[in-house]
Amino acid sequence: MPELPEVQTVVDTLAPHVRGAIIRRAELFRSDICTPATLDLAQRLAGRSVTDLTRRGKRIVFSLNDCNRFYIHLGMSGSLTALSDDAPRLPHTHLILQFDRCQIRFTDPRRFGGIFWMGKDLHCEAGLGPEPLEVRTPELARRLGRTTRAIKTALLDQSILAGVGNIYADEALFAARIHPRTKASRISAEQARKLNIAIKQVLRRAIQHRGSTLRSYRDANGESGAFQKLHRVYGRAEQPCCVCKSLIARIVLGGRSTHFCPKCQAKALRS
DNA sequence: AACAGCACCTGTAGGC
DNA sequence: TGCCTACAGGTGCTGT
Repeated sequence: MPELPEVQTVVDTLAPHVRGAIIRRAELFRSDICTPATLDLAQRLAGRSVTDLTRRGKRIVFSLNDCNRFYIHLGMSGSLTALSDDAPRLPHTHLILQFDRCQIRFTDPRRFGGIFWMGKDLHCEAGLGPEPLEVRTPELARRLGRTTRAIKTALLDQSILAGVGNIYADEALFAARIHPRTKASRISAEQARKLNIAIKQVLRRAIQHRGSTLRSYRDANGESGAFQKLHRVYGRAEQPCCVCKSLIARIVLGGRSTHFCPKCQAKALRS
């Protein structure tokens, strides 16, 4: 569920609770949520302090004072929430970190997310492309140019660009007026420039609005996002386009539901 | 090698 | 009420 803006919002709201704080106790309720599953995570965390909390792509990276690091991926349904010790424990709570002033709980009903131990050597970079908010157009164009897949599918590939998901891919392609089925390798230099601007604008605005809450997403303080109110195509199938009043279309691309305006994002012939 | 398709898992919403 | 189906913000494996 969470894409870059939601993950960034979780990091921003979680950081004040954990940066510099000591993990007094850790409880892992199912070992298969952790990679490697054989790791004694609770023992490794107890007594350590969190020196930094950062985001890379959709990964939430915890740095510890013993130089070990791990990251949490929220998958589709994961959440990281700061709660008081006596808050009732929700079903599907997989990890609790006990700090002096609160508990941090990782909850994930669908279990597509997980906890990944990196130790001192592994990097959270593995398999990830550049950050969408930082990538420059020539590099984006080069990366997209290497695949013949549909541009929408390519934008969801985290090794091409790390952090964009289904909502923001659709929103960025609308903003750049590019048909989602366009082959990535056929994106022109001008389209790549527009797309890069569109991705950055959409992500920045979404972060300003603290992400999109469609159903379960909440930040670390339990607050919803508001950007879903500003979606122009995602989830708006059969509703009028805000620009031209044509009806927004919904198709399935790469197994993911895809929304676009057939008129504003008219497909170039033979692309 | 690259790509499409599906599997992973649970919850929810809507139709009957 | 209850049963069934479709769908959900992600990723990784499989077979072609």
